[in-house]
Amino acid sequence: MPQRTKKPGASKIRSAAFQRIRADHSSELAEDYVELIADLIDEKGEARGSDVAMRLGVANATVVKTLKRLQDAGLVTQEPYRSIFLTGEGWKMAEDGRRKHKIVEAFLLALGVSEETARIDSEGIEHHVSEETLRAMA
Amino acid sequence: MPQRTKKPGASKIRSAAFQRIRADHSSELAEDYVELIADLIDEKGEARGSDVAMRLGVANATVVKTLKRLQDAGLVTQEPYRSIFLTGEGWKMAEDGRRKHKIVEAFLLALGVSEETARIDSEGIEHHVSEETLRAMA
DNA sequence: TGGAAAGTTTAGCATTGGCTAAACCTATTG
DNA sequence: CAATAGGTTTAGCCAATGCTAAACTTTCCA
Repeated sequence: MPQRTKKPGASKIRSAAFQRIRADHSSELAEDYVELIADLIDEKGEARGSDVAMRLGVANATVVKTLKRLQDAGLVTQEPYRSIFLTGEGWKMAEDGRRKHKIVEAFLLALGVSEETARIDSEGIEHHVSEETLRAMA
Repeated sequence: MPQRTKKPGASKIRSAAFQRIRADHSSELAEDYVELIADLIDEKGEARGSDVAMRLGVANATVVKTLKRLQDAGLVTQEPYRSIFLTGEGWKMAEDGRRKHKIVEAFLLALGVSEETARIDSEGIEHHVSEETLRAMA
């Protein structure tokens, strides 16, 4: 039954939220990678592909492919068979991710959830909280 | 510099969070669709592909393709050129999404963020909160 | 009633993010 | 110092989620 009086307006505004979520998703993986690489560098002095793969729970080949994209995006630098480095922009993104992560995780703990849950949920939530919500949490 | 002493253990546990996030993402879109379809049915009596497309901010063809998957998954039923219906399972998923959505949105509002932000952020967060965190929020 | 308008579907393409298996380097050590 | 073990990359596959353009239905109205 097509052809009804169409009534635009609110719909366009509604869709904004979903569009932001889709945009978030593209950057989400990138943020997870650079954050993890930063952690590895701080922890063990270097970040290697296989460590990244293991911690993310994906295959080595997947990491290689993704790192290529991150390199194109100017977030990491690497040479074949060598370990991975972050660019300035990569570090900035990693720091920002850590900051959000910390706020969300601390907030969840303060809310009374278990450490396990706080860790897991904050990982998922950190990419979807606006600065305004972060301020409210802090 | 390969060949260092590998040290597994904590890594496997860490990766669990990321694996859950990846799993969440597959169901996230499905949840958004059924929730939106449920809203449309309640609001205007029927859900049409183009309404879904407009509210999600994607092309019509994308909705057609996705609905085919949702049909295969047993969440919606449809016939060509007709409007969309939810199966029992579809309704269950929609209700569950609405429930989470409401809790998260109300919680964000109580936290003092603006209505606009609460709406947008809750849309992104609702798929990543565990039941434990929901209980804590409620 | 017979088009034209408007909505829906199909076809074909691109990108992202996964995988396995095979080929390829590098560093250790015998 | 050469073989080998072990990490890394390549090749080739798949599914999901987008898109545009073209074909196809349905409905409404002149």
